[in-house]
Amino acid sequence: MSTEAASPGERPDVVDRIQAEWAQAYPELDVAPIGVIGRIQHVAAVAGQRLERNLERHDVSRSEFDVLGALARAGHPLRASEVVSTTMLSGASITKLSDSLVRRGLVRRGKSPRDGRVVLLELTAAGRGVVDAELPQRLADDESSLAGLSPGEREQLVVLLRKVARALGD
Amino acid sequence: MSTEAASPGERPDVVDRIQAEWAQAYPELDVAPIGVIGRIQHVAAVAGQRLERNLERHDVSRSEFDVLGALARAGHPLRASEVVSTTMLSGASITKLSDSLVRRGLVRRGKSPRDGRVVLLELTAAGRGVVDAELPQRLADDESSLAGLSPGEREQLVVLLRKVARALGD
DNA sequence: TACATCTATTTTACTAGTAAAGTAAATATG
DNA sequence: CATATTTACTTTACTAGTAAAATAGATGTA
Repeated sequence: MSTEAASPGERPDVVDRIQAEWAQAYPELDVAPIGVIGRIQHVAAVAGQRLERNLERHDVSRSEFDVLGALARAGHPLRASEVVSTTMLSGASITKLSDSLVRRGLVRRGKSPRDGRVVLLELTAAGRGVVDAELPQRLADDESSLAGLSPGEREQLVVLLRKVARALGD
Repeated sequence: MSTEAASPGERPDVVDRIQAEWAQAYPELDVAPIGVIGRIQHVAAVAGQRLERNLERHDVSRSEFDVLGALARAGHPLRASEVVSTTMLSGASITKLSDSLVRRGLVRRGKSPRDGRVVLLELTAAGRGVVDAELPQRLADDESSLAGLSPGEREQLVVLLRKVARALGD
């Protein structure tokens, strides 16, 4: 009963099963942290898959949407290097992704008049259209995965995740 | 003030900044769900990077460790297809990964005597050694990212994540 | 038994992403 | 004002992962 992963009254899920298996294979270790961090990773993976499925409708990959989103949030042209630093993608990836987005008319590539090395990336009207259409869908999906949580619980979840992020070295 | 992403008294983090930018670009939308789901994804990404960095010491990728871990948890040979279903990896990937793990002496590949189509994968002593060495390190890392949370908070975090996982369709 | 169908895995052909080398523009230094 | 260094991006060469086709063994059906 002390090796029980699931809370009383909850039916065990995938993460509970994995945690229980680890506990059985390594009885001398405290595998409880897997129930938390592993669960965060599992939820993120499933939510990410759903996002990618939705983006298929617009023929845009998740990485491409990351680029479009960075430009949409900025509301003005960004340097390629600025897009790198807001997306977790490499410089080489930004070059390739923007190539493809430019070819498809979603992004415009310009040169800085101040500095001939820098590339400025900017949303076209079509690119903004993709974000305009996709963002509400994404928010609705995210909202639906929070449907079972009260406003207080959502707030509490953010507080707890913020602490984890802090410990991970934000 | 109603557009404030961070809780009072908390200094804003990356996710707060992204959320605030979305809110400014799309004032008519409620972007609060991003503060939760986006934060889950961000924490997962950072924890995943740390895991991969640690695994480098054993010259094992994250996917390879997923395979080794599945076999270690089972404690007995698994069919290739069973490894597929516990890892989120494709069958083609399991073939390639096990090729490489067999070549490196961490996994043994056998055939089922019952059914000539099925491949049985099993940890070698060296393979178990990698898991034995890596798991405590991983647990310690996960534990350290939970350092700021009391036992009650950890429990609460699991309860909340479990609800999200449930809504995502476990 | 013969043959169509189903199942488990592997192979092939491809895409996404990256590190490191390459290019070109800007800045610093003597 | 040369020219060495640094910076910003692109190109190249490579790796990881996958979907779909191929292979081969098992099973159903007449």
